[in-house]
Amino acid sequence: MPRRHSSRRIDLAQIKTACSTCSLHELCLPAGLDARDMERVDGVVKLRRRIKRGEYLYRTGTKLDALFAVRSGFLKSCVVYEDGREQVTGFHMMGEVVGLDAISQERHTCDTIALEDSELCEIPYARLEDLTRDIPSLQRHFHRMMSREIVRDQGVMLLLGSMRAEERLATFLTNLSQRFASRGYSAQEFHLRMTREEIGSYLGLTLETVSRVFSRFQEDGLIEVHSKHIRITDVARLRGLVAQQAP
Amino acid sequence: MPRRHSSRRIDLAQIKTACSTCSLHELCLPAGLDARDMERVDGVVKLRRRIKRGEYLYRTGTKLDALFAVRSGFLKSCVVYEDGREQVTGFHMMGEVVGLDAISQERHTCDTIALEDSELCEIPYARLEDLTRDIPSLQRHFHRMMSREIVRDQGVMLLLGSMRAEERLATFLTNLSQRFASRGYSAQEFHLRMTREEIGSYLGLTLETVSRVFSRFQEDGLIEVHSKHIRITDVARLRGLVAQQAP
DNA sequence: CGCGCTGTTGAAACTTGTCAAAGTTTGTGG
DNA sequence: CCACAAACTTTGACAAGTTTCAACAGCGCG
Repeated sequence: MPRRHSSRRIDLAQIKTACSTCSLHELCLPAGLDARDMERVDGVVKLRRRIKRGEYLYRTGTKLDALFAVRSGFLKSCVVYEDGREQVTGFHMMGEVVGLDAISQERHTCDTIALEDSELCEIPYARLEDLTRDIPSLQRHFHRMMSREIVRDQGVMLLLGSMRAEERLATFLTNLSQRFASRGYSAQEFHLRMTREEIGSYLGLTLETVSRVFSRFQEDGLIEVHSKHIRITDVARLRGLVAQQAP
Repeated sequence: MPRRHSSRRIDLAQIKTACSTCSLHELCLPAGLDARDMERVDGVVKLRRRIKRGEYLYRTGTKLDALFAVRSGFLKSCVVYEDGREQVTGFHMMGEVVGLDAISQERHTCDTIALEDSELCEIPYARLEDLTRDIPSLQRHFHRMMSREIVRDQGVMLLLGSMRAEERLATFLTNLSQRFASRGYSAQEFHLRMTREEIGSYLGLTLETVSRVFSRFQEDGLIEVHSKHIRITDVARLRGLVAQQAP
């Protein structure tokens, strides 16, 4: 925390990537902010925070200071039981905002941990709340962001509540693929940042089941697996395994 | 919809239960609104909407017009697959607000259906958004409400992802019990408004499993079951079955 | 008063979890 | 840069929990 102040001038220099010039801003911020509003947003979003793989961005129970937008890297959020069991509630990649759960109690309700070295923009929450009052399009955007998280969670409930292992994995891979694609990366080929155990936890399966289903998908020619590197070789058939929500 | 206008004077008479005098307002609205702000909220919250058991409050895909606060009754929300499978994503009782999922796309992403005759306050969303800009405490409250929904969903993920049938049912009953208690009803004894199938759908189990676990709980002296009437006879032991989240 | 929806219970089948062992990758310190 | 340890992954065999299928009972509603 003192670090941010101690080298402010240097950080400011690095920060040619203010929101106004950030390549992620259409993921992060509302479309059509005018220059003046954009400048105000820039003023609120703090200098970047870098965390190394394995480090915590925040822990359950700690006070909410800021939301974070992922600039680069990959993170997971998870809730932990008394008995040590752990449930991964989400994976986060660039352009996504984390910390929304903490607004309700002003304390974080999950741990968020970097799965690879990551960079984040820190958005002090109190200042954001003020700003949304002044910039209606930002307000709308923020509300949609929270609502989108609720919808995403509904999707996960659906997955956990009524899909079987193959359907869950197919849904997971398809979702990852789409998220990579919408960020300009390959939809067919990507690197998993999380372990089989973390995938399993997210999908309500054991790591062995995850591993077995990957193997089965590979035998069936749907994907090629080289440990964490995944290539989807039959997108259509993989999509076919995903249960569709009624329109 | 025309009904609301056709009998406005009569409705207004019934509506001595404006927010300012509503017994639920501390569940629904921020504490410490002054009289003036409360009046503005009253002006936005529309006349009550009544729906009968089995009727839809809204359907997937329909446009978001309003959020709804449950005044009385009991509802469920669910998402439906193409193939007819259905996943219940939540049950709603008095003081709770539904429709938050629809903000992200301005369309509802689930069906919400009354499980018994219910009364709801309709809160036109556009006007709410305007009002939150003017009343900071309302804004904070609204944000917390959305965040609380995200936290609740995390809890359901936990349940679906890593609990077994008995744990799920115990969690479900405990949660219902608390919600009834905080509304002034008995925590030990209540009436389930939903079928075993709906409970099962919510908990990611079949209706048979739900029925069997109820029976087992009864044999073990934890609860007494008379079809939909439940009496918790050993709260402590039931709580003991619920996996605790680490602090 | 009976028909249909809801709930209960049993037996068999199936999916997934558990335990175990071996193989592979990754990271680190010499 | 290699070697070794630790972490992660794969695979098999078996066990357990849950679902599926089926039959029947109970309740409520028309």
